[in-house]
Amino acid sequence: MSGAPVAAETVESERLLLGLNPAQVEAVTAPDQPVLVLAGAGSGKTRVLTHRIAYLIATERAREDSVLAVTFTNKAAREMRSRLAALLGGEPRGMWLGTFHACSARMLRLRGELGGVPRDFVIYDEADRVSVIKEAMRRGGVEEKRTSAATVAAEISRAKNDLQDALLYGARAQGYVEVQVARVFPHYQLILEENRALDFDDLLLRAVQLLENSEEARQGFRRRFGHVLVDEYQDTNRAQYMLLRLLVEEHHRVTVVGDPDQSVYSWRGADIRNILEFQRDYPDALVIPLEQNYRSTAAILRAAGAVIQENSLRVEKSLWTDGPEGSPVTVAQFYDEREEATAVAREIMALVERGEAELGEVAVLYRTNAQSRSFEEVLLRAGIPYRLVGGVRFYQRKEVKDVLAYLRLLVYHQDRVAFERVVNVPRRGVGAQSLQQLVAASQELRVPFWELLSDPASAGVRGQAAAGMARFASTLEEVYEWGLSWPLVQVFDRLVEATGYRGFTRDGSPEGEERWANVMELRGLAAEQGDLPMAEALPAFLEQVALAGDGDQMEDGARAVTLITLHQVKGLEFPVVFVSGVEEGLLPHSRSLDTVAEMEEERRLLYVGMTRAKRLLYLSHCFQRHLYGSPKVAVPSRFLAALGSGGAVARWGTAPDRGGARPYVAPVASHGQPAPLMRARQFIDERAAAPGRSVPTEARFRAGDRVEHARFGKGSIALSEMTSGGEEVVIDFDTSGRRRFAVTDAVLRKLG
DNA sequence: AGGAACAGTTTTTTT
DNA sequence: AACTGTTCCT
Repeated sequence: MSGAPVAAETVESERLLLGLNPAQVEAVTAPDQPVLVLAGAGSGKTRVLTHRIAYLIATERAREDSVLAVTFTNKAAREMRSRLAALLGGEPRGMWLGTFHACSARMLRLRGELGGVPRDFVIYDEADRVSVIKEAMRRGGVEEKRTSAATVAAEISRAKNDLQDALLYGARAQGYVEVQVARVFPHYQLILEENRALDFDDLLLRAVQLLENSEEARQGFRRRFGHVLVDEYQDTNRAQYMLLRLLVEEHHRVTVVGDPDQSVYSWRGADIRNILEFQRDYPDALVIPLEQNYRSTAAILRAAGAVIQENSLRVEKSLWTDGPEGSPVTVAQFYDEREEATAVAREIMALVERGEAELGEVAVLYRTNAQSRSFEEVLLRAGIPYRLVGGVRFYQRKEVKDVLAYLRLLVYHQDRVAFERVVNVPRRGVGAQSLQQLVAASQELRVPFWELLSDPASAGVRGQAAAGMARFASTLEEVYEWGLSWPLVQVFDRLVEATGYRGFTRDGSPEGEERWANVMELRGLAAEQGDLPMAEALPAFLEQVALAGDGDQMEDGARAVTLITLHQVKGLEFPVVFVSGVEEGLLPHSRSLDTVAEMEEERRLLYVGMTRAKRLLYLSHCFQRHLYGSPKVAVPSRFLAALGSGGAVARWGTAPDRGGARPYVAPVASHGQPAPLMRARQFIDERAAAPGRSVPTEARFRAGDRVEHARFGKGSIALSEMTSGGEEVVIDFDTSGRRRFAVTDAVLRKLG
C-alpha cells in the first residue's frame, strides 16, 4: 500500500529530470543548502529554476505555498509562472512569485504596520517622485539651477538602495552634491509621508527595515518561506541582498541563479559583488556552472566570447555548443542612422523573402530609446509591422497618468501629487496662485487640503478658482459615492465622463483619438478586475499598475519585428538579431567612459545583445549620427576590435546584399581616442564607391503591374513616377485602398 | 488664469 | 528635435 505513492512520486520527480544535462540535473536536485547556479547565456537557467521548484515540490521537500521565487521583471515572473503551471499541472497555489518590488510591497501590505508603514500607502512612480523632489528642493532651499532634480532623485535612490535613510545619509554626506541632497532628503521623506506614499526604493528599504526591526515580522516570513529562489542574482542591489539574507539566515535554503557577464544594472545600484562573493556569504554553498549553450550558433558564441573575454572583472567561464557553426557574424557600417535603418529594413525583407526568417523572429537592438525613432520611421513607411518595447511607455503617457491620478484620488484623498496633476485638467480655472493658497491654508488651519476643497472660500480661495475646486471635489465625491457598489469599469466610465476628461481628450483631432484609444486601453486593464466592487478592485488595480512598468502590456509572438533596448532584451532570444549603433559614445555610452567598471558594464551590454541571437547576428555602426538634432561624427566602437577579422564579414553601403559582402576588419579607435577625421573621410569615400549607393533612375513599375506589399498585401500599381529621390508609386490595394510609397522604402514584390 | 513666445536643457539603461 | 520652465501679454 505504501509503495505505490512513493513509486508514483519517484516517477514524477524523475520525469522532471528528463532532457536535462548533467549540470542542470545537479542544480535541480541539489540538497537543501545554498546553491549558486552560474548560468551562462542560453544555458537554460529558467528551465533549471522552474524544474528545481517543481522538483522540490514533487519530492515533498517544499510545499507550493512555502516557496518564494523572485525575479527582476514582471515578464520573467509571468514566464516562470506559466512554465511552472505546465510542470505542476496547474497554477502554483499560494506561492509567492514576483519581482523584488512586488514581493516587498506584498510584505508591507501584510505586516507593514509593524514597521510603521501605513496599510493604505500609495506607490509613487518616477514622475510622481520627481515632482515631490522639486517640492522638497523648494522647501530645502536647494536651487534646481545648481543641482538638478534628476541628480537629487538619482542620489536619493542610490542611497536607499544602499540602505541609507535620510538620517544616515545626512550624517555621512560629504562634498557639495551630497550636502545639497542631504538638505532635500528629509523634506522629500516628509512629503512622501504626508501623502502616505512610498517610492520604488522605499518598497525594498522599508521591507528590509521591517525584517530587521520587527521580531514578529521576521519570524513570520522566515517560517513562511521554506525555500527562496532568485533569478538574475547578478543584478541585486544591497537592499535586495539584505532582504534575502534576512529571509534565509536561519535555514539557508536559498538558490540563486545568475551570470556575472550579464550584470548591466549597476546604475540602479546592482552590485556585481553580490554574486561574486556568494561563496563568502554562504561558505556551505554549492556552485554549479552551466556552460552548455542551447541557443546560438558556434559562430555567434565565438564572437560573443571574444568580446566578453576582454573584461577583467569576471568569473572565467566559456560557453560551448554542440550545434552547427552557422553563418558568420556580420559587421556593417552605414552613412547615418537613417541609412542604417533602411538597410536593416531591407535586409529583414530579404530574409523574409528568401524564407530565412519571419518578421516575428527578428529583433533590432539599441542602446538608447532615442535610437528607435529612425527604425520606426523607416519601418512605418515600408509598411513592415513592428512592436516597440518600452520607449514612451504606456503608463507614462499623459492621458494614462491623468486618468490614473483621478483614480488614485478616489481612494487616496491625501495624494497631493495626483491632486495637483488633475485639479486643472481639463481647465477649471485653478492656477498656481490658488493652489498655493489652498496648501498654505491647509497648513495654517491644520486641516487636510482635501477637506477644504468643498468649501474653498474657507481657505481664502476666491473667484473661478474656488468654483473650480468645489466642482472638482463634488464631482469626485459623487463618483465615489455612486461607485462604491459598482465594478471598476463602470466607475471608470463615469469618472472620465463626469470630470469632462473624455470631452477634453477627444478634441476631434487624430491625436485626440489616439489619446482616447490609450484611455480605453487602460479601461480594458481596469475591466480585468471583473465584478469586484470598486472598494476592493481599485486599490488592487492601482497596485498592479504601479508595479507593472516596462513593456509588460506588449503581447509576444506578434508577426512583427521587435524594437528593444539592450537592457530590456536581457532574458529574451531571437533567431535574427541586429545590434545597431555599435559606436563610441553610444556603446560604450559617453557617460560610461570614466571608469573601468563602467566600461566593462558597457561591454557586457553588447555581450547580452549578441547572445540573444540564435542564427543570425548583425552589428552595425554609422559614420554619422544625429545627437540632439545635429549631426555628429560617429566612430566604430572599441568593442568591435575583439572581433578582428576572424570570420566577421562586413557589408558596406545602404543596400547590403550577399554578393557585395567582403572581408572587413573593423576600424577601431585606440583607447578613448576618437579616430582622426582622416579616417572618417576614408569612410565616406568607400561608402560612395560601394555598390547600391546610386539613386535608381529607371522605374521598376508601370501602371497596371500587380504587386505584393509586405504589410498591405496584393494590389495594382495605379501610378509610377520618378522623383529626385527615386521612384514613387501609388498602389490600389485589394483590401485596404489607395496608398503612396517611395519604392526605395516600401517593400514590394512584383507578381506574375 | 491662461496662452504665446522664448530660452535652455536634454538622452543611458528601469522596478 | 522635443520637452521644460520662464516671461510677457491678453
